[in-house]
Amino acid sequence: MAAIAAVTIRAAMLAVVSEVPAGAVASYGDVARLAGFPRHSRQVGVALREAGEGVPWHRIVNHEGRISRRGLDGHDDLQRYLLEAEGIVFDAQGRVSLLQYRWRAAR
DNA sequence: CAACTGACCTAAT
DNA sequence: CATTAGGCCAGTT
Repeated sequence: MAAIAAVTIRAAMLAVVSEVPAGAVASYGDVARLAGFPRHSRQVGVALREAGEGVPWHRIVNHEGRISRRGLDGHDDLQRYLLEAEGIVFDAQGRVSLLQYRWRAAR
């Protein structure tokens, strides 16, 4: 099945996501870059899909500030609900202000 | 081992 | 600002 190296990458992604404080969001590209994998933005999504409790997956949005779809039932609504519960405000276009909420820890 | 897929990003038009 | 095209790389078939 999955190789050990692959698990290492996903673990690094989840570690970075776990560092994201409440009330802040981060893009897939940012997480990948902070984890040490500048071009692995897509793998972040794979890692988040495998993520369980303890990993705030709902704080990860795409570079547009929108919630990426995954084809599952109502998960996009759930993510928005969780973000609003943390104080994140969505605009009329259903996007968050990256300039305001984007997590800037160690750029 | 080759081809397809994807919770993406950036640049060009 | 909307749309298109290219790139990028691991996971799955």
